[in-house]
Amino acid sequence: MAHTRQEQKAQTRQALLDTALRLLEERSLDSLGLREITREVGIVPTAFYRHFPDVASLGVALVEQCLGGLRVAVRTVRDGIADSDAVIGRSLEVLLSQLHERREHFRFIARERHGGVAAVRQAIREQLDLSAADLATDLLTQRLPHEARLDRWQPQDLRMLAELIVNHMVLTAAALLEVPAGDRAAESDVLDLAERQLRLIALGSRHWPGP
Amino acid sequence: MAHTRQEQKAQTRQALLDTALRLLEERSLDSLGLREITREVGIVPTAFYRHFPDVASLGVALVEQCLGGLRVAVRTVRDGIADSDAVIGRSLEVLLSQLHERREHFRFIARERHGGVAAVRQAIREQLDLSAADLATDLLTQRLPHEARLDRWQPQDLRMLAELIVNHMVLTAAALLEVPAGDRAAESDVLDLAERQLRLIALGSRHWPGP
DNA sequence: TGTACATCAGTGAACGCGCGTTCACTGATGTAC
DNA sequence: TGTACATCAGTGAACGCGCGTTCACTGATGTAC
Repeated sequence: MAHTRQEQKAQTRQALLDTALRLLEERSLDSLGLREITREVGIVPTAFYRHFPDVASLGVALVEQCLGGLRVAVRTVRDGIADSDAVIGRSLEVLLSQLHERREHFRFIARERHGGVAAVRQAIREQLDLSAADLATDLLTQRLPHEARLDRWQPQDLRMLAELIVNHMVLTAAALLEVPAGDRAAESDVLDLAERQLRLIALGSRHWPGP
Repeated sequence: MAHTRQEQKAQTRQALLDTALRLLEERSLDSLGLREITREVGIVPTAFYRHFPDVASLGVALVEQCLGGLRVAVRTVRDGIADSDAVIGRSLEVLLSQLHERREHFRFIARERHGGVAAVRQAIREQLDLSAADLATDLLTQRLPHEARLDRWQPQDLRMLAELIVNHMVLTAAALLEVPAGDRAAESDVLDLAERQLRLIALGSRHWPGP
């Protein structure tokens, strides 16, 4: 139980964020009303302004919470990895488990990445850029795939690869979210496709920059 | 001038579609109101129902018009192509020229692909699947990249490659749409990144299925 | 060709409803002494 | 420790407005004979 004023406030703020995220399951941010959110949280509409100036700002805060958390989670991929084929399988495992744990987060990011609110699009772009930078660092230290001498790559090529992989991950997550609940066959079709695409990318990296 | 009843009706319907697309420049479909559209078109709100049962259905019609047209346009890529590096450059040229010609179409597709309207998401998925099938056929007949023996590939691998390329194109288009108008430097950064990613994919294809 | 009737795209009034934002307020928590 | 005052998260009434949908309608276009 929070008792201090600032703890109470933080709690209400978090309730607004969580509730908004839940309401966004089958809607997009720019159709979400301030009154809907406060109604669900159980406060009066005008109290919203104690926390955010408008719904778009709440959206920006949501981005930071979703992708900040995700970046932390994704770092678990780099624990205990052997060779490049193993890392692909392990990455998809982590993606899948994170997806089940944070469905609403992935959906929000995929939906609003190109959505109707410019400030939110920009926040997502920034956070994904940070994720790609993280991944680029990881790729260097992990030497994935191990045949490729990523440490000899041009920095912008490394970045290019990291962005390709991040984009692939976001699209794979979005595709998995469209799979009807419980349809294991459809789910493994998507995973199988994603795996082959990652293998092709890894194969390209191994021969980069080519002839 | 259209004079028959069905010509008049088709004209109004097209005005509804065009106007909706224009209004969607900085909004998403599920925040777009029926009354906004009809107001802009210059007809009374209730006349909308003569053409569509609701805004979501208009969205589905919009998908078919955007991506149907795009598939036709994209076929121009396969005209007069030499080797695999040339095809990459040529593809990006076509993408860029199409983007300038049909900005609103690309924006709509990128925005609503993962947007809040399930029927529209499904329509986009179907149309992009058809585009990927088209591309797979083209890849076979063009033998791109020419060193790869794509005709010996498993059909599902060919499809996998085609989907990877289609996704890459959609993301590149979306990234170009975020470039501030007239910023040639930022635009060529995006194009340069996209080109290197396509080259990496082509390189992976050349060595598929790998060791 | 002319007439009588059918069709149906677009009209206009009306409905109940939820929206975002303003404003003055309350009362529990926090602070100064 | 006790008292007087400040802060500020949440309240509640009020506002003007645009929404989607219903319904009966109009009148130009189309069709049958």
